[in-house]
Amino acid sequence: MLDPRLFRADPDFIRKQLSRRSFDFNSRYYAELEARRKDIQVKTQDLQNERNKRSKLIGQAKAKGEDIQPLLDQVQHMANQLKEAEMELSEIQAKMTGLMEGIPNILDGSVPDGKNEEANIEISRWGESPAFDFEAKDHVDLGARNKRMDFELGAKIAGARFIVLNGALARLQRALIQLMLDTHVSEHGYSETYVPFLVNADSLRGTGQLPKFEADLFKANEDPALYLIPTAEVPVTNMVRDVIIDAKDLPLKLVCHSPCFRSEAGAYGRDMRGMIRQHQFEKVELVQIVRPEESGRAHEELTEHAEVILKKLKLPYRKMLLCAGDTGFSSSKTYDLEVWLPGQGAYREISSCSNFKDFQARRLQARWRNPETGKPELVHTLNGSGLAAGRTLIAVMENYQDAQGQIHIPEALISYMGGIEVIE
RNA sequence: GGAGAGGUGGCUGAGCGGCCGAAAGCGGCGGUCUUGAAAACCGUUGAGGGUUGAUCCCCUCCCAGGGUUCGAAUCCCUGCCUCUCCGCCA
Repeated sequence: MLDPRLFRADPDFIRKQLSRRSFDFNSRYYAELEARRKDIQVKTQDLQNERNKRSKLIGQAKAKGEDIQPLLDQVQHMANQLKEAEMELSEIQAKMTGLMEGIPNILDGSVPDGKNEEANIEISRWGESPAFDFEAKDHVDLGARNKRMDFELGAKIAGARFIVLNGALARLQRALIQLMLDTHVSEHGYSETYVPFLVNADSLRGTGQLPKFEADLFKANEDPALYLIPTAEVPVTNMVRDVIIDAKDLPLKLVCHSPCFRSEAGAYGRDMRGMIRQHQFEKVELVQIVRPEESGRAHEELTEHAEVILKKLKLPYRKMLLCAGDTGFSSSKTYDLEVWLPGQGAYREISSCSNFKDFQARRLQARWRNPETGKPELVHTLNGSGLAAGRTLIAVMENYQDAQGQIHIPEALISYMGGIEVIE
């Protein structure tokens, strides 16, 4: 959510900023609501004040043993008037909250213009794509051997976009997760955390998935509403919801491995081959809660932490700065890391690292006590995949294949694989 | 799943339906004292919002949502959460 004070101070600035995302902000409608809100709020508070005063008088009169009937008569009719005003106020407040919750974050000044991923900017490129003297297979063909990667079985048990991994491939995915967690904990200073994989609506509203993107989620329960997490970002970031954090506890750096569940509504027919786009996948997520002035630097740092994993695995990748049209709803600035997939002959997203600034924090009421002002102020939140394990598995398979279709285990993983060096 | 107890400020913990945003203690902050620290003493110390140039002032918040009442932390209903006992379990 954006700062309501900014709306009042400079609605035109907001309209202009949001138009970069092709988001049409109706500043006239907003101003209308705001004017009415002000009016009704003042009226309501006046009535409340009046009621409080008179009620106190009744109390005092009663204590002195005076006749309170005349006073009661005066107040009687106020009740309805007040109730009406209160209802009107809460109605308009709900309307405004609804409007505000549907407005995306303002983009960082460094985010380039552009409508879609074609306008994203390549920041850097790392590693050499492997030079095969044979035709590179994709992970589907590579995984078919011994049914280590079984799409039919996944479909039978659950449906399309589900997969079963067997034997060495299942272990390889686990090894990747271990490597990631260990690296972020021991080398990058994150503390590991384990969280619920089902979350309530408040949590999803806090990080921005609700109310606008309910269709992307799997709802697991009605009353109370529970949803499968689309990313560990949701439970982990919500750890600081409604919390005033001690300045000495910042920055908070958390790493969490979790399964992620996405309905992929609106992705019908896209990436149907292989395990690029699944309803369920494993991911290691990095989350940072920082002082506002730190978030720019933290964003660079967090992205580098994700890059370290790719470097350890010697997987070629490039770092992209997303353009205005491709940057997510809650994010102010996002870097995507795209790994090279020889089987597809393309770079594909394997990590997305975002700075949300105070957008999530305002929804979450996640604050810290600024020692300089002594007041609670909003923190900044960031997160990024470090990395998506399923897609990393694919990348390892495709980049480390040989002419026979065997997978060679990257050096960094051999100890996690119990010494196995090749998946035959 | 069954039975009971309870949810109050950073924490502990009081609170006859009216003068309670809330006693007291602890903690925090500021000060006195001290070479410094501790102790002691004095003062101060919740959040959000409205209005204002800024104060003043006003409103809301004692788990959440409804209700009763002129007036609710206090009474009633519903929900959520926590604790204890029994059952069942990983």
